[in-house]
Amino acid sequence: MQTRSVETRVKAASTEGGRRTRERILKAAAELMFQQGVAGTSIPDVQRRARVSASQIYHYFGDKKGLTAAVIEYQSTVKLEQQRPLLDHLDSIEALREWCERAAVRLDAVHCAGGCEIGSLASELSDIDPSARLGLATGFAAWQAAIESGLARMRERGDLGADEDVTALAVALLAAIQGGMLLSQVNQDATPYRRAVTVVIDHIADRVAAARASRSTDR
Amino acid sequence: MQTRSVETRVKAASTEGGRRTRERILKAAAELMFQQGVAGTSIPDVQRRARVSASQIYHYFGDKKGLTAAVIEYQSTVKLEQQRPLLDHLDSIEALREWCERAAVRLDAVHCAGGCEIGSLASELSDIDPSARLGLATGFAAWQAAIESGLARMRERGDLGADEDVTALAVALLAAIQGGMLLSQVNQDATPYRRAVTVVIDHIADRVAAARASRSTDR
DNA sequence: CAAAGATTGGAATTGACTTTCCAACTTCGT
DNA sequence: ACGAAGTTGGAAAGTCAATTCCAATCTTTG
Repeated sequence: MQTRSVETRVKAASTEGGRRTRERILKAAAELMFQQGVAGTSIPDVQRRARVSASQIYHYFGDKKGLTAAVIEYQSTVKLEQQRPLLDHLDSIEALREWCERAAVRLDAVHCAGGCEIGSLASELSDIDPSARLGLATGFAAWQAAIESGLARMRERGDLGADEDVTALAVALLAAIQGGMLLSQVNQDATPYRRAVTVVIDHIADRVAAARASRSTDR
Repeated sequence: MQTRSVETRVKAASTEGGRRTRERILKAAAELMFQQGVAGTSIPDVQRRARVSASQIYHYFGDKKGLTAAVIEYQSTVKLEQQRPLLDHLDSIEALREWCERAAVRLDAVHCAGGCEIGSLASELSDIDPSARLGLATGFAAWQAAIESGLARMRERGDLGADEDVTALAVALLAAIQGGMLLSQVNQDATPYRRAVTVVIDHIADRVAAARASRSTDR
């Protein structure tokens, strides 16, 4: 109902300039909401950053809730596509380590500010905006699926035992990433993140070793 | 400097009634900030919940930042003391599982609302309030220390190998708890939390088994 | 008990933010 | 080129939060 009324009010950009304006607003809002939180980001803030007037924001997004929803969608899709090449090949211990380390380097670069783009939004909005929560759940599900499918491939290949719960392992890695980033954010030091993901990946590596061992025993 | 000016303005309760009022405000603020976030909690909100007038809040806490700082301190201390009996005996796999499951039951009870009291504050404030970040880092450090000292005792006892990095294991467990709670909050289901902590504790259990095995080999 | 200090109520100030509105300006299809 | 639709600027309304202030009422203490 709310969604409907907003959607009715919103106009999709139909001209080239309009599309670029919309994009500019979205990017500015995403950056600001990431840095200062949703509540800490005002419409005037977005106006300044995107160099647009208030009417443009309301024209394209209806209201702040609509803008927030668009940012959630944006962060989910963009971040995912951005890592697609890596995400599609998370089917070895080395690939997992490489992928997690990539994120660690990014943390170092920004001095651990912000944590995870989606995680921050999730923590802030889950309890107060049901539709945002849903969007964020979808976003997380996509990451989980990427990890899980890599692990599933390892299992099919025999790197992992047939009885391994790849869902649990994927969730554990995702949780380590999120929790690790939070701890790193608070400590302004990427070490906690690195430790957390390393422990979980080590655990997966142990299971791989166990699978290998049991294979050689079978013969 | 900011801290000083605030502290100057704040009066410590010196009468019994004053102490109870202060406590009532603190508890109300803690609950509200946990449920709706710091930004989502207004002074009038706290007034209504604690049944006090604005002047009482400003009298005892100086300003909203001071109130927030007090809430951080409160959550850190209270939650810790509340679990002291369990925290002091995290020196076995069973104790770790029991402790984490205790939290899972609480998550079930509240339908996963709010996540972790400290984690939520951390995510919201780390990047925008340096002194809050510091307080939260201290809070987390206490939890980490509790886990770590339990693991260290296991190591001294020989349950864990002498070369185990108990710091890394403690951080990993803490991250699993935080990340797991976040995922559970978003999914409104404690399963992700349970999976994440189970995987990490299973990993620790594996190390215990490895230590036992190597001990029997030595003989 | 009386002065000093602590506590409280409630009004008033100030400022910011969300959202609406409308007039002006562009772009597009025909 | 012309009307319709898309886009933009900026003012303005309405709301609400943070904070200050002061007068009134308790408490403590000498």
